[in-house]
Amino acid sequence: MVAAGAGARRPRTDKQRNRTHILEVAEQFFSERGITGSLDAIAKRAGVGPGTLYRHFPNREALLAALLQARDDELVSRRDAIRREEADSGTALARWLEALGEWLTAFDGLPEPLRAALSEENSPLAITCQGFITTTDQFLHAAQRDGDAQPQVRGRDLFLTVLATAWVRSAALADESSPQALHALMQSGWMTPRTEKDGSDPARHS
Amino acid sequence: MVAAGAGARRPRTDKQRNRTHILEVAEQFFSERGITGSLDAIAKRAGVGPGTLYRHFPNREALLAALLQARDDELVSRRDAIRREEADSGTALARWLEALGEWLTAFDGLPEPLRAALSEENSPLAITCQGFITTTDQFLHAAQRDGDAQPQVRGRDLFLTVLATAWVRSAALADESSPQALHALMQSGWMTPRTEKDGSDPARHS
DNA sequence: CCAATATACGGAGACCGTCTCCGTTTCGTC
DNA sequence: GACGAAACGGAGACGGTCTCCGTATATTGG
Repeated sequence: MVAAGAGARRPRTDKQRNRTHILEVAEQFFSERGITGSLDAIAKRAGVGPGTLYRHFPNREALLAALLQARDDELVSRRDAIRREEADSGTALARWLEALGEWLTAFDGLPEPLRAALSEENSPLAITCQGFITTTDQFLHAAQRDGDAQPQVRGRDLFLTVLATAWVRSAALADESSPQALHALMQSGWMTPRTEKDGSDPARHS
Repeated sequence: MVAAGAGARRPRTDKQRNRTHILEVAEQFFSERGITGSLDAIAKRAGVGPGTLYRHFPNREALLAALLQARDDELVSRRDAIRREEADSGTALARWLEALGEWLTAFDGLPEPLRAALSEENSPLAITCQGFITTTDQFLHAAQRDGDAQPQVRGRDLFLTVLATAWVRSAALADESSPQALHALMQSGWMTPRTEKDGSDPARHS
């Protein structure tokens, strides 16, 4: 019963124009000041009233989701490139995780709303994340099949780990090497591999 | 020139009484609703004006720091217990990290202000964190000496990882096993240990 | 016990950010 | 050009943080 087809009016041009302009301004704004800046300030900088901004994007999350759409496409491209170029599944997984980590730091403060979105269904951001988890799972399964990744690891856990790593990054600014160190930690853990026959259970206590 | 010693007046009893009462109420409030609840609401529940609350604790961080003081002591006790009981340095480190992780989930939302505090000097929370990093370093050094932990890992990185893990925890609610999975990931990484002589560099790409 | 005074209290309200409502303007159509 | 639908814009409601200062109270000296 939606749009009976008859009296369909062409959408107003200023609507689309405003929408894209707001997005441009927001992209700039979020890049400069992080995603926690005032939305009214974005409206003002875009030369529109707050009402207009909120009509297009009912809340911060919606604006963010629209903004991320473009970046999302870029990440999908990188995914395809990795699939195309990388024969070794372990390296492919590593490259994917790296690409994902970069994507997650597109804006300062991005991990927070993504984590929040994960807990809620029907969130535009959650859907995006879900897609990334699926992709991670695919790379992971391939790596596990080839013996490059440990069998008990799950895609969701890897995604959460990358997300968490992106989150701490902003705290570790003072320390240049932290991002790399955390990346290595995620790959190999802190514990020395127990290759001998001794207690192979990594968590021996309790 | 602080307090010339002469005309020192005894501090008012209601001040200390209010302070402890506010702390009790805040403890309860933060436990129930997470640390992002309204401070004015805490004042109201404690039966004092907003001004009184803010005089005792100039901002949320100060209140949080005071609240954490007690928990802090508890963690120090656990640290000492581990030192006393645990002969194996690797297990000691694992137990310490576990205790630290539990401490970091004392209140919902706690990791966020801690991360923020890490970037700023002279923050009461930062000092607490610094102490934890130092302790982590001590356990880590012992484990490295005994060959239980990888030599390139740093205490700061481990702390950040535990912090990040505590942070994602609230997103992973739907999934019971995530905390444990992330813990395992931090210990052993996702990659299959390369024990043979082949490329021992875990990250082979560029 | 009663001033005197330092000290702390309380709450009105300034300020800022989010988001809504509705009178006004602008666009597409006939 | 006139009409009606669609979008605009900004005043303002709301809620949270934090401040300022008149008022109340605890402590002390007489």
